[in-house]
Amino acid sequence: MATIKDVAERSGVAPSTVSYVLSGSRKISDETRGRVLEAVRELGYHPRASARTLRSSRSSVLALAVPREAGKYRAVDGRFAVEISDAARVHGFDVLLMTDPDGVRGLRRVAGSGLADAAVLMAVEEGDPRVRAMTAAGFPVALLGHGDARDETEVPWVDLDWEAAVALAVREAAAAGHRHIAFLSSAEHEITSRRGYALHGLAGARRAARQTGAEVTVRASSEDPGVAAARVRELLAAERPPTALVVQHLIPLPQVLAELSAGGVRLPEELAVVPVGTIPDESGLPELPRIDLPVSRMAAAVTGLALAAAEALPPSGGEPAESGPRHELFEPRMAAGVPIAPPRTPNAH
Amino acid sequence: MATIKDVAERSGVAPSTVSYVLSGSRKISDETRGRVLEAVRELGYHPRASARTLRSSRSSVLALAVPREAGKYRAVDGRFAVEISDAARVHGFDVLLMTDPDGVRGLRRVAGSGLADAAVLMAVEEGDPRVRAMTAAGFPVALLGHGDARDETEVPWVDLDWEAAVALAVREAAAAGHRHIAFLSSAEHEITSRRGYALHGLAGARRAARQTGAEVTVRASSEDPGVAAARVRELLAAERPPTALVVQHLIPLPQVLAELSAGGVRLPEELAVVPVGTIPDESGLPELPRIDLPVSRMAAAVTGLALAAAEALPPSGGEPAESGPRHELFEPRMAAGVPIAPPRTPNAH
DNA sequence: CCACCTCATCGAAACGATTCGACGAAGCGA
DNA sequence: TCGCTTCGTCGAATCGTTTCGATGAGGTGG
Repeated sequence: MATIKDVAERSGVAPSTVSYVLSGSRKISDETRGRVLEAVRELGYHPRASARTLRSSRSSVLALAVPREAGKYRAVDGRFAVEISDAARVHGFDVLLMTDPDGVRGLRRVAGSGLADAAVLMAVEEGDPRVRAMTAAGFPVALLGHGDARDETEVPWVDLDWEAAVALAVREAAAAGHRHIAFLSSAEHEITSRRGYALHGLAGARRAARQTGAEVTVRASSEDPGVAAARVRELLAAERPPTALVVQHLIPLPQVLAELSAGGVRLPEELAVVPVGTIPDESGLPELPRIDLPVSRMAAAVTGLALAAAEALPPSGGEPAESGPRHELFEPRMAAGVPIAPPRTPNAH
Repeated sequence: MATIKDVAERSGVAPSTVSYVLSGSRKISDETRGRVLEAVRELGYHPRASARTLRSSRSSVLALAVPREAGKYRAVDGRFAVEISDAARVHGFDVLLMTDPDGVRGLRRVAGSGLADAAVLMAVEEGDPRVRAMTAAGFPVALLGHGDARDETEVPWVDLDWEAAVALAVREAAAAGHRHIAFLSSAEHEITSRRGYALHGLAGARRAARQTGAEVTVRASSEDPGVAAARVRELLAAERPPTALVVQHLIPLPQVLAELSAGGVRLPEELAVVPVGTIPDESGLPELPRIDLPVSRMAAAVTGLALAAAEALPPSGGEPAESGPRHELFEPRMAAGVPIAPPRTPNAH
């Protein structure tokens, strides 16, 4: 493998000159530059990342902490990972995938060893130990999703506005003519442990109910898809059943749909189902009207925040620039393509 | 940030001694070792990855080339990425995510700069330029999936045995009593460009037809989900329609199911659908009998092959060990849980 | 008592880049 | 013609490890 010294010898200059040609940080005569660049091409020279990092203490690597509890994997995480990698490349950064179930240990190692300049933490939950560990270590991070607990206000984060998202779904259903709308919210344990997105979703449903005057029946979902499906069946068995169903908890959705279908419920004529927070392009679900996550934009934003935080540290360690920690809440939109079907017997107005 | 020198000073030894304590590559008295380890703990010392890599020219990083054509993203890729990261961690390796649409450029950069010691290439296609580029550069790689073209026989790879997988699906359907089975194979363009998995799938269907004596009707799928769905409708409109449908091309599956359902076809009573090659745990589809990809085992295998290839190079550059390039074809199994429903009016035997 | 060996530790030389100060050669005005 | 500035390039120090040979203390056998 060619080194900078080889390039220097072949082009008859000093190694430092080669470095200046490549970095452009000092003026070099056109003639010399030409010789050097030719030698670089002939030798297929690539600077060693390790030498560069050792000298400059900047790695141009962004660590990405993917949540990994008990071997579970959510499709949305993979999608975000790829999008964040794309966004990082635009800034000249590579992405290091961290899937350690003990996220704190992996992050500490990466931060301590200088493998990465900053980290994006995915799926942060209230009081997440990873956030504390990283801020304590003074390592630049940005959070993706669910981050608005008290100790997280000093750290930049990006999230979907879940309240607005659920409210939008309910309003759109109402606009399609539905007067009785069911809302399958987050799982019980997410509500009782007061996860931000769970509470926000509930608030959004209430708000939209007030605004539209539609009747909105709320049911908590469950970790067990069978239980969730049972709750939906219950709703439909009521005397005046809902004609639309807004779903925030996506995990049991396939089974809910399957059971409804098996139970003879015609979709969407008898029940218009509107999931909230799905991945665009490939949900694996039959096509439904839905509220999509703006994955690309959120990924670009959180990457930008993480890299900005990384830049803010090195120079003199002074105040982290004046822009301070930044937060970004994304407005939901309805996915284009499939409109919400009107109820079969609309309660006309 | 503490360096090895700080640790040495605090424990009253030379830096080299600290290094020997940490690496264990020379014997150090228990007393000295104790003092050093204490200093390490007190200072929270982590070796700089860059310095270590510079000196040893081993980075303990595995590059992972994720296919990324035209912004498309397949859920299965994310799943493999996470599993490969898990497998790499077991060997003390981190994973660098490469999502460059021009895979060759990104890989060249990583190989040339010494950012990684080896690479796993996902979704390799016949005559993939990435494979040529990496073997030309002498960079150790292992391939995941679809790799059995001629120039790829020298490179280790791992794949699902698609012929066996489709054959298994057909045999299981036949065993459930189905005598007329449809097979929705890969998309036309995959067949005409002779992709390995496409041809193998077709061969598997033919083989199972011979073995079971069942009638197997083959239809190519299409990139356009609407076209694929139309072909399935056509099949069902035949005089003697199939009672089971084996599907290799998963992309249009949601729409196919939706249209069947909308068209009044009762699943699985009128048509038992069996997808091949889905992701376990979270397909996003309603629960169907299916042939799953053994993602974890394939990820572990391909990771092992890539790291073995990396080890084989450094020492003297001699013959790449005696084990040579290795290939591993995985046997499919039916996912547990959902059996294939028998036909409504079984052609009893 | 001396030569020799083992054992634990040390010192110094890499690894390959970046970057600061220095330095010679021109160019310029006086 | 002399001193001063500008321009292009060089040399050397530095980043933090690993690892090879050296070194000195202590033990052993003849």
